[in-house]
Amino acid sequence: MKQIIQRNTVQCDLVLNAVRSLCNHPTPEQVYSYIAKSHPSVSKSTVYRNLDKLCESGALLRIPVPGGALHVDHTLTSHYHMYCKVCGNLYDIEAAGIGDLKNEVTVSNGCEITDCYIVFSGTCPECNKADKN
Amino acid sequence: MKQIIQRNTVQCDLVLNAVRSLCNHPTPEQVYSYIAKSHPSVSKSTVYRNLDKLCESGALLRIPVPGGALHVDHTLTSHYHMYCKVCGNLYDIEAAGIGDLKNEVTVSNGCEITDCYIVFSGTCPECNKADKN
DNA sequence: ATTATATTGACAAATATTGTCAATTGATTT
DNA sequence: AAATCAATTGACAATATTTGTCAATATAAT
Repeated sequence: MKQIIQRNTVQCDLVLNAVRSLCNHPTPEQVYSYIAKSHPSVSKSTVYRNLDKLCESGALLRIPVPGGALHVDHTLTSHYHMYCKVCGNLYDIEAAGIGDLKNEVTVSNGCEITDCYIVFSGTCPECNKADKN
Repeated sequence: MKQIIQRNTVQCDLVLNAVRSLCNHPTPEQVYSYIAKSHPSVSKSTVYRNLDKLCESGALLRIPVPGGALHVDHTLTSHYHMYCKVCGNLYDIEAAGIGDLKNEVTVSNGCEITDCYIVFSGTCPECNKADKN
């Protein structure tokens, strides 16, 4: 694993623990709000910076959503995400039979490929129900 | 294909043609700049609104990048994208053996899944070279 | 030509992210 | 334990990105 984090700081711990506590793939803003409850002096820049570092180090995972804000997840077991087009929330889903797609790349035009992001999208149960009204 | 576009407007045509001309998966800002050259009076809101509509109708595709701005692509043949972590540009790449991953979803928690986004990431040739200096 | 309404332009406003820099703090050395 | 050095922080400004408002306009149907 890459070694990007050079010093252990209380703020970095706070950020990591916040993401783990907020089990719902939080945005930086949600992480900041969560931390602010107990540590109001932690600045938003620090949250962004530590999220970046934790993603680079591999402790967290960036979940790309089409045109939305950054979402992060703490890496547990292998699972996938669904982005609800209506409410914008992210949900964990299970998918079998998805291998390591990096190996499927045939022509990369000289690009060095290190990661592969997969995100499903659709509508969540709540928004399905709301649609029928 | 869904019918979201209710009226054909010159602005909508401009947006679609801009994305097609700018072959590099442009952001809304880049589309706006491109159109402004020939039609300075088209507002940025209009660009965003039409990009949304064109994505909903299926004429364009949203490319999710981890934590970045929206990128769109006009759907041609089936291909994939790589996001360069260094410069932020998007590149087309070819990948064989990737089926329709929607069918691999085993547990969706009641979510209705309609789309699947796949984005690779890594470093592009230019940034690889720059790294070695 | 008239009508109804989707769409636009011009902004403002909101949201999201990054940059600056002196002050602080963590790890290392003495 | 004290001194040192540099990574990190907090406070805030600045930038970037996206959305909202509303009167004016343009499109498609009658």
